Amino acid sequence: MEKKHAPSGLPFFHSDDFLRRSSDRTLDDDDSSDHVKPHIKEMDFFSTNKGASSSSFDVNISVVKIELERLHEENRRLRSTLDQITRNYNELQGQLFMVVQKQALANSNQQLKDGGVLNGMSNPITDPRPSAAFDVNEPSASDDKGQEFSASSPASNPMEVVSMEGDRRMVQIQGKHDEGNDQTSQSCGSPKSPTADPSKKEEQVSEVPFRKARVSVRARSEAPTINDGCQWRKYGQKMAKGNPCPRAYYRCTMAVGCPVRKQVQRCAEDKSILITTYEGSHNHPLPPAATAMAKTTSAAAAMLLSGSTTSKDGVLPSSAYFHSLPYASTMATLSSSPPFPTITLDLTQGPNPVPYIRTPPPAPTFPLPFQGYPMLAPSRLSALPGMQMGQQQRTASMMETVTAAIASDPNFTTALAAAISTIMGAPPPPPMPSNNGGNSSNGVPGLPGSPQLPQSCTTFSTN
DNA sequence: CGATTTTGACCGGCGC
DNA sequence: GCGCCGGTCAAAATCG
Repeated sequence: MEKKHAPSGLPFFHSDDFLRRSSDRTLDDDDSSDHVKPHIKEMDFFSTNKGASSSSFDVNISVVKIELERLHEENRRLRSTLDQITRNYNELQGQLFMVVQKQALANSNQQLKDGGVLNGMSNPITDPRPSAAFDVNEPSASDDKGQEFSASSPASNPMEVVSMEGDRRMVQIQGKHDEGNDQTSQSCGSPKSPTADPSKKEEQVSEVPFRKARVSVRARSEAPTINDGCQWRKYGQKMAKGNPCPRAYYRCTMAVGCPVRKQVQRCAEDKSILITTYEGSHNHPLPPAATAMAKTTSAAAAMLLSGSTTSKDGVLPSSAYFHSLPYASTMATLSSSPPFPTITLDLTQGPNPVPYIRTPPPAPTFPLPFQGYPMLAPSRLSALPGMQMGQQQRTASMMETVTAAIASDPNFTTALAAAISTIMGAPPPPPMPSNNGGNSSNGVPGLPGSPQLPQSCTTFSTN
């Protein structure tokens, strides 16, 4: 089902294809270097220039100019092609994601029907296998929610219930608890919590398992946290080692027992950057505003997970790829570190900082421009494995970001347009080694858009 | 008065 | 076994 349909009418190119084409073209040029080889000529020009006559110099100049024009023209064409490809690709990725989710949902439902799943699930908790985090991949799916919901409410729009694959199981368990069924199993779930409060138990139980995939969002924001459409309650704050800024812990309060949590921390090196790390999947329907974010994180998580799966198959995991290109992937990075694989979406990158993205002083939180942004991640990441990611990815993600941002907040249109034009119109910003190492310690979700040092985000705290 | 935040204590995992 | 550290709990304080 993957890539089931390419947009008809529009030629669909896989990123790889595109790159290949580009490289092919380059090769061709090289091959035909005898005739036209811009770069070489330029070199010739200089060498010639050094010891030579003015006439040859003029000739070279005109030749170079022509070449330059030709290259510009070609560049324009390539850009438009890239643009088209990007759109097609993203569209396809989105479709793929939807299909995968549906499939997962179907699998989940099947399991539920079989009946053994839930029962078996109650125990997994008891036996918190570390490796479980990666099991997620198996049935595929991202649907904890799907399962859970399908059981109680058939159909709740899958899309509104976001789930991160890793949680699948836990969510189900939780669902049971919510229904009030089994507290017994719960007790076993939490080895240590003497707590008598059932609700607490639920949380505890779900806790461990839930932490599987994490989605971290880096964005510039002056607000204490980003407004992602959900309601959160702060349940703790701690000073994290290596970062003067405290890390805040929030839990979703839109539904009783919702396992979703997030950590927010400012970047030690750049306090204007907020790093928000989401964990778990919502066990309830989400409002439109929150849906975007949820989808994003869900998609990112799915991507992450699929990456793990892929690795199993022997394919180079995207995460590995990312690691190999520390600065190349400014928009999204993966970390499959042991405890919890984490994917980081860096919305701070860009050639230039995008001021408007910053939260207005008065407002404690700001609209999430990046809602839906994350959706990109999956597509981008999945596309990456095996190919170079660079401008294309950035471009793709940018495009999506823009779309999402516009949809969620018109005010960002301008800013996003600027950011896009910057990216599209200019070569990818040189990977600036950023300072902040991104230790995951900073966390603040921010607005997407602001440019920043790429790599910093690369760090995922994987745990 | 209920909801949320603050903040110190507690717990478990991990490295030495 | 011990200490460090991240994460969570829960009582008290604060807010609306």
